Order: sequence, then structure tokens, then C-alpha cells
Amino acid sequence: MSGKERLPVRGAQGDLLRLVAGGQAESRAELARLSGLAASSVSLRVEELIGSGLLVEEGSGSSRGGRRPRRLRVSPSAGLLAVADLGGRHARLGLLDLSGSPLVVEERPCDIALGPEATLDWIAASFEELLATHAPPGVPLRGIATGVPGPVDPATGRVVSPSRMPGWNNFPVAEHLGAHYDLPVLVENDANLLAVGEARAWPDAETLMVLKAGSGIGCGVIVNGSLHRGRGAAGDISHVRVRTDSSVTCSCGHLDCLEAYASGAALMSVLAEQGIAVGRPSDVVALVDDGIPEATALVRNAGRLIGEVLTVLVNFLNPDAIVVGGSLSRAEPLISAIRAAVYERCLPLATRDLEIAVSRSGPDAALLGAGTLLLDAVLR
Amino acid sequence: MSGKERLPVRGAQGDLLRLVAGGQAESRAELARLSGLAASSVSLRVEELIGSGLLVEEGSGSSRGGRRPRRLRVSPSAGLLAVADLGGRHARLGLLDLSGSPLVVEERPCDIALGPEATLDWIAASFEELLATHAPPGVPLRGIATGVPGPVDPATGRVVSPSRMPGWNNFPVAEHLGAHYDLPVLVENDANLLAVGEARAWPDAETLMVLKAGSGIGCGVIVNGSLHRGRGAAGDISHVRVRTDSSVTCSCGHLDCLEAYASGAALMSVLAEQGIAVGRPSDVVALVDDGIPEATALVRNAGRLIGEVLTVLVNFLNPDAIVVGGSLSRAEPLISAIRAAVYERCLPLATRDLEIAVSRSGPDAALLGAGTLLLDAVLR
DNA sequence: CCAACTTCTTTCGAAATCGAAGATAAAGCG
DNA sequence: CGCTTTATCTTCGATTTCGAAAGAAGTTGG
Repeated sequence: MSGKERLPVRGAQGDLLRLVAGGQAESRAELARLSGLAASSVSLRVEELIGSGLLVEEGSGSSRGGRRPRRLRVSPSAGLLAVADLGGRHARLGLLDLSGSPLVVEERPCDIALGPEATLDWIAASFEELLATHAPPGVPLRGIATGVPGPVDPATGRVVSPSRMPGWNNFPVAEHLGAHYDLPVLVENDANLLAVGEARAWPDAETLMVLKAGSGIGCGVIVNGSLHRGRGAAGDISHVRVRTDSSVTCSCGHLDCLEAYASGAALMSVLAEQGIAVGRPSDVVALVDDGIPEATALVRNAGRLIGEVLTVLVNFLNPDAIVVGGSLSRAEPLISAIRAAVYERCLPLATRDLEIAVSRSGPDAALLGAGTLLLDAVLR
Repeated sequence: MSGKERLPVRGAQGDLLRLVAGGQAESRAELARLSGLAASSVSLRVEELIGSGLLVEEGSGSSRGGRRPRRLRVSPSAGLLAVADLGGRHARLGLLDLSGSPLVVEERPCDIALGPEATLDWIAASFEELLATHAPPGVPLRGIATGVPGPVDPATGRVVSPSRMPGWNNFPVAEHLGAHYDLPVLVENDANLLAVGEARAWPDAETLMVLKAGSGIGCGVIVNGSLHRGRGAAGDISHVRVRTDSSVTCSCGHLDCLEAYASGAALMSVLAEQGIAVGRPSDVVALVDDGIPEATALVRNAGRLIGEVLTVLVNFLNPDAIVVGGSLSRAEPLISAIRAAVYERCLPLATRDLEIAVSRSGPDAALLGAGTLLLDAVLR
């Protein structure tokens, strides 16, 4: 339907376009500084990009003491990205323009337990719906990305041994999702997408740990400004053994995994045992906000356990910041307990300038991250 | 004395020279592949480098099915690097050529407790001695590097809060060591140097954890093929809390740090309590080799504790390999206990292709690492 | 308001880089 | 042994990039 044509970018144009699209540069001068190209070369390439309709000049930026820069933006008609973030019981879906800004974002209920085919076909149908409703006429779709709540092999786009995605093991998600399109398709772990999305909001941080505290616990790692995947499974902290008095066997077969104590699912099941029924992790936050002592104590304990695990990782990785996202991140006691544990036990050298903060990018962070990663695939 | 002249490399020449010096490329064709430059450009630049005496053509390499490549090497007369690795009671010192190959390496006793001035002046004098004895006439010194057993602020070359270097806190090591020369001077943590040195022997590993098990415990982290420093303190694992029955207060003021149980110093002090006097960590290895049960049990326990800490980090970082170096690494029970703990408790996804091995680069690894890092500074 | 200074952007000749085609050299194979 | 295949290295015209200089547009401060 909407276009399958390759973007007409050659050589250095792609680099420049990516810098503008990624929000890192807004003027020819910034492009010259960041790309390492000579100002004259930048001007030439930018002229070409404007000529081919991918960039537009839009007013002028604010002066830094001299002539005002002429502000550059990716043209709204340069293309669209369809992005999704799949959770256990609902998904967020959206369309972004090529600068990564959302045109529309929706949250819809869905159930990944229905299996990969049904779920992915539903995503594709939802994308078509969004495109039909919200895409300006003539603007082509340039790429598709989705986040999934499990480990992804980056090479193949397959889900690998996902603990919370029954029936998905080794399913070729990227292949299936992109079957009807001739477009770049990207599949990535949800915490990794969140991390990439947050990283855009932390431009000064080279090393970043982004925790996703939802019904599971995940962590995305940014090293040197870009996502660290390791062999595909990096960022897992849910199956670290924690020190507790009691003793619980985790679904992975080991004793006392962090996930068994501090994940949203674990908190919900403890609350259920105490006769407090809750349906989703954000309900736990609501209970905390309402001052229910059982919930607060549970969340604080979860924070302490998470913090103790982070302790090891902070000493080791020495990040610039820890960002906490996911639905549980809105619970104040969680953050403060994490802070307390990390600051108490870590080396002063590691916590000297360490910031521990709640997500800056809001609920769409993962979708923005999907856009950022997808841009790299599209503009190259 | 010997030269202070800058290397006459401009633009792309530096990149090419670095690739040859770093052992990554041996022929024009490899240079073209790795540098991304066109083969023709590579030929031109290589011709220039040969003309200025920095590169030499030396026989031919082995064919990969076609014409043999003409092997390139950095000229032995292109320059020398003076490198040192400072330990608590002794130092290794050496001279390397610009391809990072050692001309001479010596181990000499020294005592860092004498303070920074005395120690650094001694290093400088030792360098002069080595140069006078071993440097071919007319070959200029191009750079100086030393490893130190403590955290280093990479920006300033100062040692920061080192626990095992009394009197060194905040001392401007790089500045002092380089005072008499107008040359690049590099100061780096010893475990980090070891990691860089090992990384050369693991060309296929993008993510690498290199453990230095000596009288202290350190770890260097290679991410994406290059050293990860974080804010300067990355790689610290010695002050992670371990799970034990007993309870010991570490020098850092916290309870049950790994270092207090598993470092060479800790093992030695336990052995001393048992009436077995040993002077240095390698003596512990000797005891193990002699089958002394107390020593073997201790070392195996240390390996288990280290392995349990690595467990967390392996899940998180998902490295390609863990390399164990340092004087204790020659104790078999240490390695096997580490392996057992990691393979037992880590996620299958993380251990699937994980290799846990002893240092490949031998006792000079840290010096080679110093050379590698120094080359980057010199050839730019 | 004007002069001095910054910063952004373009112009234009010089230099570096590319890429295609050919020359060189060796391995594999009937 | 001579052919084909593979790989390395060089030549040369076309293209891209650079860098210095100048023009454009603003800020700052007397």
C-alpha cells in the first residue's frame, strides 16, 4: 500500500539525516561539529537533502552570540514509522515521523498468551488501522518495530526462551511481522527499547542503566551512548539471588531470585494472599498512594532488594545514571528504597556523581526508543 | 635525550598505522577492509608511511586463495614505548616497539608505600636505564605508560582514593611521571591494562570480563572491543557483599566484602592464622600445587565466592568470555570453582557460548595492554 | 548608533578519496 | 602443465571533501 521505496540517501547524507532525525543536530553548524565533516560539505549535502524533500528549513534557532542558525527539521512527509511495545496484557502502538516524534499513540488490550501468529497479525492489523486513520496521504511507511517482554536474538529477530511468553520460543517474530512489507523490521526486548528511549532524554550520560519495573523486572544498558546487547541477553537482573530470610523457588528453578520477590507479579501475588486483590502492577502503586501499609511495606522491600542487586552493578559498570521506569516506578517508596541501598553500600567513587531518577520520557519512552533504533535501520 | 619529535602522521595515515601497530591488519588489503578506505587510497598512504620510515614491507603473508599479501610491519626504528605495571611490592617494566612487541621486560622489587614521588622517580630512572641498555641508537621514545593498583581518573591521570596505595590519594601521577618529557603519558588501573592486553588475544570477543586475582581483586571490562571506564571506577568487584556464614568487616567499612574473603591478601592472612606463613599470593598457588589441603580448600572457596559475584555480572553484561589473570589464576581449583558457580547459577542464555578461561597473554599482558592504549595516544 | 566580536553559512580552488579497470601473483584443478 | 578462480595491488579519471576566506546575520558594550 503505502510506499516501499528506499530512501534516496547516499553516503554522508544518511549520517546527516540521522543526526537531525535523532534530535542531536538542528543546524548546519551543529551538523558540522557532530559529523566531523567540513562546514562546506555539510552545506552541500543539506542542500541536496532539502532538494529531495527529506529535510526542511524551518525558521531560525536562538543565537549563541552570533548569527542565528537556520533550523533544520526532517520533513513530516519524509515517511512514517510504525512502532509497538507489547506487554503481557496490553500493547502500546503508535506512528512516528522520521524525527521520532509521535503522530498518534494508543494503548489497547491484548493477550500474548494467544500465541505469536494471532498477536502479530493483530499488531499488523492495528498498524494498518492507524495508518488509514492518521497517516497524511502520500507519506510512505518506512519501517516497523516492536518491543517484546522477553529476550531477542538481535541477529535473527527471534524470541529466545522467553519466560513470560508461552508459545513464543524461537518464533521468527521479525520475519512474520514484516512478511507483508518490504521494509526494515526490528524486534527488541522491551527493557532495551525503554533504555534507548530514555537515553535520548539523558544526552550527557554515556553509561546508563534503565530499570523497567513492571510485572517483571528488566534492565536495559546503555554503554558509550548506545545499547549494549551482549550476545542478546544483556541486562537481565531478574534471576539474581537476593538475601532474604524466607526462601522461594523461582520459575527458573533457582532459589530466591529477585523476580520472585520484587517484580510486580510477585507483589501482586503476595497481596492476593493477604486478601488484597489487584489486577495489574499499577494497582499496587495506587494502593501505595492510598497509604495501604501492606502495599507500602512490600514495595519498599522490593526497592531494597532491587537496590542491593544494583549495588553490585553500579560498582562494576560505574554508570552516570540509573533511570527507573515501568509501571511500578511511580511508587515513591520504591525509588527511595533503591536510592538508600545503592548510596549506602556502593563505593563513594561510584556514587559520587550518580543520579538515580525516575523516567524522564513518560509512558511512550519505549515507543520512542523503538523509533530511535528503527531510524538507524531506515537511514542507512 | 632520545627524541621528542611528533610522529609525522597526518589524517588517514594515523588510522592505518594504528591498525598495523595494533596487529589488526598485516596487508594493504586488510587495511582497506578494516579502515573502510578504498584500496587505492590505502596504497597511497601506505607508500607514504613506508617513505617516512614508519612502516616496512617484510616478506609476504600466506595466501587466502589468491595472490599473497605483502606483509606490513611497523618499523623497529619508528619508536619505543616505555611501559610499567606497578604492583604493591614489585613492578614490571619494559620497552616495546611501536607494534607493541616487547624488546625487554624486567621485574624488579619496589615498594609503593614509599610514596608517589620516590616510586615514580624510581620508575623514570629505571626507564632511562632500560633505554640506555636496550634501545637501538637513534630510535626515539614515543610515550610512557604505567599501571597502578588503584582507581585512576582518566581525565587527569590522578590516582583517586586508592585503598592499597597509602599516600597516593589524588597525586598527579601522569603529570609527575611525564615532567621531564614532552611525550604522551598514560596512567591506568592495573586490571584495566590487563584487560586491554588480554583483549588482543581474544579478537573475536566483543564483550570481555578480565579478572585480576592477585593480592587484590580487580576486573577490567571490555565492551564493544574497547575498555569501559565508566566515570573512572568501572570494574570494581572487590567490595561486593558475599553470602557467608561468618562475618568480617572489610577495610572499606562494610561487612563481608568479596575482597575480605577471596583476595590473595585475605587468603594469606587466613593461612598465617593457621600457622602457614606465605609471603606473596603465588606462594599460595605453590601450596595448592603441593596438595596442602588447607590452601586448596581456601582457594576453592575463594573461587566459589568470586563465581557467585560473577553470576550477577554475567547475566547483566552477557560477555563472550571471562578471562582470569593475576598470580592466583594459576591455581586450578580457583578456576574450576568459578566455572562451577557461574555455570550453575547463570541463565542458560548467558552461559550458552560463554568461555571461562585463564589468561592467554601470560605475565606481560598488562604491559602489552599499556602498549596498546599508549599507541592510541601516540598515533593520533 | 557604531565598532568589535561571534557565530553561521556559502564560495571556490586545492587536496584527498573513490571506484572501475587492469596488472600481478598465487592456489586449485583437470 | 595450462586453465580458471581468487586475491592483492596499482593506475587514472571522476567525485567528494577540505580549508581558508569572505559574506551574512546577530550580539555586546561603549
